[in-house]
Amino acid sequence: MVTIKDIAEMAKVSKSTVSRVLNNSGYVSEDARMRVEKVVEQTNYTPSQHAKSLRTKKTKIVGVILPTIQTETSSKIVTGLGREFSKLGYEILLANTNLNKEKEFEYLDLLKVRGVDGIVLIATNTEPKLLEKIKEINIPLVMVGQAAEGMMSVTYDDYHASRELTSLLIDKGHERIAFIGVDETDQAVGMRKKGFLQEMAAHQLEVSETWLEKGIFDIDSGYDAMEKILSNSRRSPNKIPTALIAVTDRLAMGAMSYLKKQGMRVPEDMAIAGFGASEFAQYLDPPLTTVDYQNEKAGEEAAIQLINCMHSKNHTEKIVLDYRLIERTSI
Amino acid sequence: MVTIKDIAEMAKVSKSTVSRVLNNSGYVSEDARMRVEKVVEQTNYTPSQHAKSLRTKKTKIVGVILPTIQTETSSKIVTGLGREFSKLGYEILLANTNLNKEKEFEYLDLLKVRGVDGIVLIATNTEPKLLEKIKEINIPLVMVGQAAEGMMSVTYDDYHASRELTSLLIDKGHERIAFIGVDETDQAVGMRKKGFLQEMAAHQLEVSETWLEKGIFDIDSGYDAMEKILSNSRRSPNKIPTALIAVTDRLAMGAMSYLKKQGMRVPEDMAIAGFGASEFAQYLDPPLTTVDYQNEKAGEEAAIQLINCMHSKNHTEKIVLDYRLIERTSI
DNA sequence: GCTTTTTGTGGAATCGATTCCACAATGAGT
DNA sequence: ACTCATTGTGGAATCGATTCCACAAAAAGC
Repeated sequence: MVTIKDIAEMAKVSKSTVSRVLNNSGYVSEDARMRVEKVVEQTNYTPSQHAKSLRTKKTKIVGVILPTIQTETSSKIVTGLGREFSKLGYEILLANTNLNKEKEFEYLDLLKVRGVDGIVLIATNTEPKLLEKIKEINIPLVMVGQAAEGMMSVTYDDYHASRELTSLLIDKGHERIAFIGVDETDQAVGMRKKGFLQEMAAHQLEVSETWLEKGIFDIDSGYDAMEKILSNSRRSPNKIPTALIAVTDRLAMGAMSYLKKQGMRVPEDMAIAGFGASEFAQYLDPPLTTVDYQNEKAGEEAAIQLINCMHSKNHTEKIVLDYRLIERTSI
Repeated sequence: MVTIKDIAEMAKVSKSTVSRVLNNSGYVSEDARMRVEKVVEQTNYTPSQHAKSLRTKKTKIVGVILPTIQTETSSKIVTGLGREFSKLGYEILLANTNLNKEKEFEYLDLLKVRGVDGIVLIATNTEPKLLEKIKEINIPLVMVGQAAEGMMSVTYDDYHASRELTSLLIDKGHERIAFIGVDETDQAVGMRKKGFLQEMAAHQLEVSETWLEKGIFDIDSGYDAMEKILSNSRRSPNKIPTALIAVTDRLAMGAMSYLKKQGMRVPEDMAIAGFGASEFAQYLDPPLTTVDYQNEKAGEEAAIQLINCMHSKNHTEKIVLDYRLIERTSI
């Protein structure tokens, strides 16, 4: 391994001068600069990041904590993050919690020890304990997908997207709309439910308890939820919904799968819409109506925001991204 | 920041002793050990990774180079890697090339500078230049998905999987089978084509040139490829294939989408099979026959192999994973 | 021509750990 | 009682960079 000392000797200058050349700081004569650059070129020398980090307390590494990488949302966000970060020489240290909330805490500590310059948290909740921990480790951090008091964040306009989607279904003549949500600790997704309920209320439409079910984040749970909704509603006639909103495309896909198995037609017997604009949504039969959230953009914005914060430039506190309704023939 | 020196002073011992306690090395009296442990506990001290790495040349970080994280294959492999690595305290530094081959080289250099202990390369090719570069940086490296001379690797048994799948279609009475492949620099996927051709030959079945098309890795290109195959084959009657094998589920999905648009029925007019066992494959209409490659397992195996190599234990050179045919109603 | 300021350079300290080595205090063996 | 191995400890060097400081030479100001 060639070190700065070797370069210094070969270029017949001191280590200090080499360092100055490398970092473009202080005074260096043209002559010395050229000699150093030449030697650096020849030897293919690159300074050790460890030594550098030890001195400067900077690593050029950002940690990314996420619940799972096996969703389009996560992987798109990470792609967006990567694109922006790599422009400025930052690398990503991946911290996958596999949906284990405990691990979020562990990773926050670990990333601190690793000395990352910043952290991106693709969050699934905003529990006070978590927020406390974040304050405690005191590293620039931006949350994606959830917002919280005093935190930088990039979020989606779930509420209005949901209202608009609901409104669209109502315009199409639907009055009985079912809804498949998820666990309520996810505030962002909670907003989708709120938007749905308020838009229904705004049209003086009642929402039966039997139309509301919950899933987790996989396709099967959408299937199960749809089954429950139908069997619950069948008991009281005239209460069978004619449309369904699922908070993710996967849930919608599961629901659609169940309906088909039961011989029901989409959208004639049941209109379906989801959220997230999965790649496969347009290839379903029929193509799924959904809401596009531009996840890659979210990643890019988060990266930019974090970089600004790390360089202590002015930075926006909270960014709310726009959405785009994609109407397809499933409704 | 609390350092080893602080701990030493507070526990009234030398830095050396603290280090010995922390690393369980050398002789330490029970008395001293307890004092140190107590202070460590109280202060919540964790040693600086930078300083440690500078001295020991170990980072407990492995780099993962991948072409894109937005495929199920990649993200599952990464999940598997993460699971095994985190057991031993290794973290993952993500290097996403976004399908840019140039970047593979850049990242190999960069990971060397970062001083990673090992590298996992989710490869798309095995060009000599790349292999040279890998040798040059001289860091333990395991390839996933492609094998090459002198490299550790974890691959799938593409050849036999493809033969078996082809055989299955032939058993069902198909004699004219079309095939959608990809760019031939991908050796692994190339094996799928080879398996297909050899199995056809083994049954004395001819394969018309018009049945062979190529796509890239997205759904649309499957759609386009199917379109070409049909329009090419129509010119010569009795040459229209009755079945299709696509080298990925996405391509199969695109092909299916085109067929439906043309009013053709699956599997009556055209049987379809893919590779990869995408999560969505079973929710297609009809559910897609495919080959499951256990990508998470591949990630785990790669991690174990790399860890063994880094600890210079004995390690297998090449691991070939088993596959599983999943027969569904698309054939 | 003599003081200031600007350039340019190298020496030495520093970051926070690990590790070699010297040395002291035990205990064991004969 | 005298060697010799075992245990336990701290001092100092080291890893490879950055950065402060002192100092010299050149340029500028009066």
